Amino acid sequence: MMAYWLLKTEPESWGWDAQVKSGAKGEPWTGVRNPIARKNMKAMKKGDLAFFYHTGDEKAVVGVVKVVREAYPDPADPAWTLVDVAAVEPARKPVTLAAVKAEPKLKDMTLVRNSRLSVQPVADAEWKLIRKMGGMG
DNA sequence: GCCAACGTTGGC
DNA sequence: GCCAACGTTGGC
Repeated sequence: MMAYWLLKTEPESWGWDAQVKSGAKGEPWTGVRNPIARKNMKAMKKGDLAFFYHTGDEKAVVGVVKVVREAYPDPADPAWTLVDVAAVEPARKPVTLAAVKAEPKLKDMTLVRNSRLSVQPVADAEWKLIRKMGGMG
């Protein structure tokens, strides 16, 4: 069963363009230091898809990535976990946080409910709707 | 720049 | 083990 996720990042430190440049081989998703986020990363399976979300000024889903390597210890600190993700496709139209909040069907999204969690699960229905809103897939 | 929400730390 | 104090995140 494929699962869906949402990964948050500050575009100044690691943004969509950088993700695209890293290619199909993918890149470690580093810096997660939250136990719930770690638990979510450990639940990811190869082939799972995730929204790539820019925090800061943009606050929008800007693309989709896929998990290309499942959870493994962070070499910088083995108590923590990394997965590798690779860019799949950009959003034709970024789906802003404002748009998500304006959509009643998305009011229970973790993005809305717990804005601080950097690695979140996304429900199937939420996934489909946001993909549609962003002109993806 | 502020502050709400959330996590962590450390004294007890 | 509790909880007050503090630090961080991220939206506004």
